[in-house]
Amino acid sequence: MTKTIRSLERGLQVLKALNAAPISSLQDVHRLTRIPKPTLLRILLTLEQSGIVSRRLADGRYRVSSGLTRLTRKPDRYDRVAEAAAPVLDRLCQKVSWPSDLMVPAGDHLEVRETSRTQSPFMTYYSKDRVGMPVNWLLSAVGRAYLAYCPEHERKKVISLLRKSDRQENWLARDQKRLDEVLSETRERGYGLRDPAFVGGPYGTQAPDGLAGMAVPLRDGSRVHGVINIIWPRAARPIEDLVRDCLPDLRAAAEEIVAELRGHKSV
Amino acid sequence: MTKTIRSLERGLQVLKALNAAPISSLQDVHRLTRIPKPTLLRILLTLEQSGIVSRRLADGRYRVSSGLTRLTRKPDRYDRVAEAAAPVLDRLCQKVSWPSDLMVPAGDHLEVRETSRTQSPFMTYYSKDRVGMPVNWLLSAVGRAYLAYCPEHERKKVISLLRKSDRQENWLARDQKRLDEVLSETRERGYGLRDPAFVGGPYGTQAPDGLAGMAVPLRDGSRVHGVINIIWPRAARPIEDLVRDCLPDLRAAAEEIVAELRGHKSV
DNA sequence: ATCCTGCATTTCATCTGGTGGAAGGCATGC
DNA sequence: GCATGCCTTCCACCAGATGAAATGCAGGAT
Repeated sequence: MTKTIRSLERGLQVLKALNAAPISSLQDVHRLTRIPKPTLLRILLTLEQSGIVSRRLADGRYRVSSGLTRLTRKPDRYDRVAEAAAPVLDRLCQKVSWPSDLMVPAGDHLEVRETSRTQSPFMTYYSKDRVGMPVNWLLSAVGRAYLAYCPEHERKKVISLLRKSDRQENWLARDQKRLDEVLSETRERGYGLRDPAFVGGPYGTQAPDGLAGMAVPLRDGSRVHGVINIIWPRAARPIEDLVRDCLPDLRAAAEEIVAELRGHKSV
Repeated sequence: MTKTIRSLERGLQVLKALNAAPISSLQDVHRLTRIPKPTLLRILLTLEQSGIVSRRLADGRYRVSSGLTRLTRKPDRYDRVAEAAAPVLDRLCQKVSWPSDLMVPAGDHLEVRETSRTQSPFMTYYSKDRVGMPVNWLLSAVGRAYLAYCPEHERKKVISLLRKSDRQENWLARDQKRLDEVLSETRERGYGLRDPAFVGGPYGTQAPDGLAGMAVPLRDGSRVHGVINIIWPRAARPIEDLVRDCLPDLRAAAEEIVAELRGHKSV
């Protein structure tokens, strides 16, 4: 078992303390962290030389400097979803034994942002490099689940984009009546399924993957942050079995992810 | 001499590397940092348990998580100025032996955001707790330097605010003609001086501080980030002496601070 | 099949480098 | 004047960080 590094932990602890009290004397940090002062001096000197904190000339108090800000990346909306989903999908996979993907919109397709395929004992084709894989909007379980629950204007935008596409896989975008039927069915059912004629494979290919899947959206109010699914070899089990056994878990997972995202916001 | 903590330095180094390459395998981080992998594993585990990085389920790669974002504070405009000014004012004080303040607008007054009074060997009244001290807009050297160079609309806003004030120290706000004269003089001169009748002391008091001062703005294009000054006991030296000896240094300091602020932006 | 390569992870003997109690300075308050 | 509170330095101790070497593991080539 790998051990953690205590001195690094303490350094981060000091950083957190300085963030809770943005301008602090050594004494303040000491009160907050209970770390002995000589040690704090060394930690703060280290942080200072790394450009993470600086000292106020006026009174020598410490403050987090813009050095930390420069360490922070633009927070991509979907990155946060992926991060929140990862541990939940991991647990879900442990529980139901079948893997899941997290998919998010990406223009004329959805793309995989996270997956537990590597975790599943039964999924031999666990190609890594799965992240970023494009998936069809209108025929896949995930695309249908997303479109069925996302806000009206977002749905319209996607469909009008697909209507302009000349790929034959997007034919459904031009059959508004049939598409509305499909989406209503999805809403009534409460989860997304593949089109019976859809064989899977990345968007732009027709490589049959032999899988079946069911998908639920990550709904937060009227917003949809993405979709998660459960997939399994089509030959292994009929859809009804999986729905009966796993749908409640899948739904719980979706709710957990959304709750996590909500929590972050409030903090 | 206090030493720094190597393991903490390395932890921060990893954080910087992960920021340069937001999603990295252990190998990637190793290439970037040249730190041995077993050590990296321990560092990354520590960062992970502190919520600073997380691992992608799909392939186990590391990514900076929103935990870091939560460690970052809203960047107050003037805090960045203070931070950039601190080392420059420190050096300036070492060179000219007289201390400086950094002042920024704060409603109906300016306030001290940073000061090198503690550094000066000659300034016995170095009260700490100087940060936050309010200073008069229209009579002080700093206020005049700021108003002389800040954008029109900002000047108008300040003056109209002061016109509503019933403090007698703000009488000049109601004498537009005299005020314009004062500001023109300041511009021609190139630096701000106290009103001859102004005795100093915080805004709202008339406590004579026995000081003299000269002030230059931190000009960045049409913007003014704040003002820095040099102060000395009025009895010690006539203004002309200080202008001759120190004004070039003061101006250079102002330019250095502005350059630093510009640099941060571009990075 | 088998070998090979590249990467992640674990182990463990070595000894560096982090630690914190004690003491020294240096202001300010009484 | 002395007392107090805080920052800083010193230094002897040894926990804890370190990294070379070994192990494990998956994918690609032959």
